[in-house]
Amino acid sequence: MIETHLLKLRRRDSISPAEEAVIRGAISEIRKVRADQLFIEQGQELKVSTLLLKGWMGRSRDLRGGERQITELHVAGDFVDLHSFTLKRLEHDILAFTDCTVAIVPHDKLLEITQSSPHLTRVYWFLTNLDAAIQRERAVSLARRSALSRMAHLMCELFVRLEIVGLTQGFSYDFPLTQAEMGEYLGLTSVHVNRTLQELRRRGLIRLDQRRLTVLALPELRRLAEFDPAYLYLDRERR
Amino acid sequence: MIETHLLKLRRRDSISPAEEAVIRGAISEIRKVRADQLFIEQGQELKVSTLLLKGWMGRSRDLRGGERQITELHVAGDFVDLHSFTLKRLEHDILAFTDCTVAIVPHDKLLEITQSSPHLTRVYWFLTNLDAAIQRERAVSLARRSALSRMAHLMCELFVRLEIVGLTQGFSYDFPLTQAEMGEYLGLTSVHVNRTLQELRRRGLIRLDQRRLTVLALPELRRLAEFDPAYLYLDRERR
DNA sequence: CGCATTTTTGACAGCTATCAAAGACCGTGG
DNA sequence: CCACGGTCTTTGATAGCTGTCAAAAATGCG
Repeated sequence: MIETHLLKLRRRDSISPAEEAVIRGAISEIRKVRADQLFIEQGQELKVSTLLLKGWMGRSRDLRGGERQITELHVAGDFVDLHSFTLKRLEHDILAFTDCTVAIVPHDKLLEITQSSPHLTRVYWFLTNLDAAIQRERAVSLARRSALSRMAHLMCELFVRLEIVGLTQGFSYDFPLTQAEMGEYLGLTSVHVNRTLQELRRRGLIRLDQRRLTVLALPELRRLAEFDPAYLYLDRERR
Repeated sequence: MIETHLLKLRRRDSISPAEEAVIRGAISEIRKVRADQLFIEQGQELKVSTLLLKGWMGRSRDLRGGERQITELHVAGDFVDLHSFTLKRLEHDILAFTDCTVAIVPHDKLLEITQSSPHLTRVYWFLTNLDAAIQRERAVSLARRSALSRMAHLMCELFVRLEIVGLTQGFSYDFPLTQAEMGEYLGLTSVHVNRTLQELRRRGLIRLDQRRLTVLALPELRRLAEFDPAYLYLDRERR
């Protein structure tokens, strides 16, 4: 069940069998979450963290005026709220974009890990720092890249992230977001998302239909996006 | 020297005298950094982290086309690159906006902390998660707030952050950034920063001259910014 | 087959960028 | 004490990317 998570970790560090056992032992429960469900509401006190095993989830903030800003996207293998372990509550919601399967990890277990597994602690600390690096890159996108480049960047990033956990098939991957949801992530209106998608298609860079994305010209897409995967920290290091 | 840092920590958790001693003992050196110096260059392997004691520093990324995007601002009490402990190298630069004083903390010392001080480890983990929360809020700003509201938000945030470490005097604080630097942080051109500042002044919300900012109408400024400090995690909790 | 959701299209508006240049400020040196 | 050069701030005119509003077309689900 947690193979995607282990793939994600082992891409960045070596995880011993003993550590793998610790991780497996930290899971208290496997649950299903329905699409479009508000999974965690902002402000509530949290005693567990959630590892996403299947499906897409995200973090979002509601603004006065009813707009919703999606601040992160999560795919299989990601902890959606590991940061809640030290933050205790979150200033954003967590919601499911598709039907999902998740593993629940009680904070008690994470506490034990910080007491008895310094290396694993650093690995999970790394994971939240990786989230932050992705966030930083996204801020660069929002501040400086055009709608076209920003969307291309997202597609490049997801391609790498999904490839790591074995969820790409060639140059394709499932892409379940609606155009409105993409807009909420990219800081664009759904109308403009639509026009931008058309431009990417017109240029022959991607295909997107039936909730499936195919990258037709990765080098060109990357150039357009100014995509440099350094911020994804893909090297295996002793953390 | 590290009083600001302790103030920042103790606002969020209790730090015992023994832990304070560990923190003090982790510092290997106190250094000066000159204004406008590139302090850490992206990509280089890092063996130490840096605690900012005095002055303003920031994280920045250069883009093709020569633009620079500032992704974080740091003030006294902040670790400017605590995340380098688990990331090993950074995908962004770190630079000094003013003359600064910093404390150097070798990663070896941080490693020891993860091995022998689980609570302090969680406190520092929290600190990087706090950075990430600030980042998230900034992404909301970039994606959804107007230039005026975005700038007001920055001023509200810095007011809180500086107040915590005792660097406000009434409703004033030192604000050393040039308008061009503000633009690089806010994702605006310096021309538009100038016009936006004038609008804030015209509305009687702030005064800014001689590198000193005074908030003249905090409630109105907060309303304009839709500023809610929840993301700064100001409650003392057992982390 | 029918309704809700999603995608697409069109016309128009507005916020912020761009380009250029003038003015203000400030530290330095004579 | 004043001239001077560089940086920073301010102003003006214009362009363009993306938003807004509205509605039609397509898709999907029960």
